[in-house]
Amino acid sequence: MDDKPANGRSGWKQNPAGVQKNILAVAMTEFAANGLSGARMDEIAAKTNTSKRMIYYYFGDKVGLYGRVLEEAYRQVRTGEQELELDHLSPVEALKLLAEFTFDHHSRHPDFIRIVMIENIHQGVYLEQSELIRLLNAGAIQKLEAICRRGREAGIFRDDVAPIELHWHISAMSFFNVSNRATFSRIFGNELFGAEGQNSLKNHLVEMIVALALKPDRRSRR
Amino acid sequence: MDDKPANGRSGWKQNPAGVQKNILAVAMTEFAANGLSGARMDEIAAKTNTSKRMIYYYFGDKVGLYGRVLEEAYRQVRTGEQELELDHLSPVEALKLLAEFTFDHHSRHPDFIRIVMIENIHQGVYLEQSELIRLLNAGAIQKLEAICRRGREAGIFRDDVAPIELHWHISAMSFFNVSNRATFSRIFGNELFGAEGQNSLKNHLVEMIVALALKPDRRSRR
DNA sequence: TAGCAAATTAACCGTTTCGTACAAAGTTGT
DNA sequence: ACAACTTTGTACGAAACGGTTAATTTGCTA
Repeated sequence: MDDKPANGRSGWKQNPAGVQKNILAVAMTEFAANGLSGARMDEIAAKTNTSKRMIYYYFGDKVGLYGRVLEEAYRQVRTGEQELELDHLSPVEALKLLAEFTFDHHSRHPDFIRIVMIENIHQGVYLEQSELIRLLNAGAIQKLEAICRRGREAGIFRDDVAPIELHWHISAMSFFNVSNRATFSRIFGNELFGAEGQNSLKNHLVEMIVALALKPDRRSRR
Repeated sequence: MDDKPANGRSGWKQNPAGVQKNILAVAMTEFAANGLSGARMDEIAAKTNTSKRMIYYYFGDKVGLYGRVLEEAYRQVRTGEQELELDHLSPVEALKLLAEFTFDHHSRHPDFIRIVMIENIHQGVYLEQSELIRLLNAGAIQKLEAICRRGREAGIFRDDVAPIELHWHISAMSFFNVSNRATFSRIFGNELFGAEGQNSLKNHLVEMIVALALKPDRRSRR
């Protein structure tokens, strides 16, 4: 019937980077969908192009794999953020664009949101163990610091609103929009999650953030 | 040494309601801490005053227990919310108080927040199965609807901001403040989570919400 | 007070699940 | 050619884990 050797092992290429990338991609989906405890190593293995043995070969154990997935999730979104160019805009326009971008960016990366939710359930203990994530996040707030500095130098931004607070507010609304969509929509309906609803929320977010940053006498009453 | 009969089965009282309450309380803590998959039935049983068998006797299986915990969590916070009395206040003052209250209320109920996070990880499928939760939540937005109606009738609130949107914004910031505290503080430090930081966030939330609800020409420039 | 359903206890069971052992072989750089 | 690294495949062990069986006590009520 078949004349290939008893084992089907001939004719493969070595590709460590590709194998790891494939495992990480599958694992991220599985962890995002089921959590750390809920994800199944056998299930992850089955969905990769490789075998369970290779997961343990490269990542040690389940927690090791989860840690790498966490790093990879942060790496992906932070990298995407860095491409945003704001220096050529006025402080207000830059702030608007940053808020809008963050809202959309989070919306485009639901798996990242879910991984962060899961990590928060675990009190952030795995995040803390990662040097890489601390480095990645160090730069996450620099754009906002630059905007605030410019806004203050121009005399139009308040002094008593810190960049970290603006970041907190922007993150809260952008994150919640994805993280709590399931329960919110099941309780209150879907109207906020269609195209118009999302646009309205985003516009309000921008409006609120700008109003918060500006000195009262600089706020337009448009 | 001891003269009790060989089995320790004598001398107990029947207390169905108390036993169930005890199980639910323990289970809520465990599910909040470890998630649905992460929580262990043996661990829950060990921390109750009763036995594992009783859990299955009253709640059927793990998912049944989780569903009841979910209901109980919603019941507790929604009941607390209902005690807030707003009708005697002006629309603006009522809105301020509601926002402040929500911020503090969420802060006081971290286990509820965590249960809702977990339920969102599971896409809200268990929430959907609960008639009770739908009933509880139906009233959750009525206070805001009343405030908005009064504000519009007085001519000071905008027409293009719906109650549900205000609710969304208030919830987002109040929820995120608890849900993402672990990762946020590990990345950016603890400064926002001390007494002063929390107060500042809360004040900004109130400020932003009021500004969003009011017509532009009604916003003070204080 | 006998009977019976509800409540409770303790020990047990079968499956799932993580991780490993074992055996073998192809690939790649030096 | 050689050695280290990478990949395949299967089977399996030990512990964890969800759930059950069987027997006993309590308390209501006829």
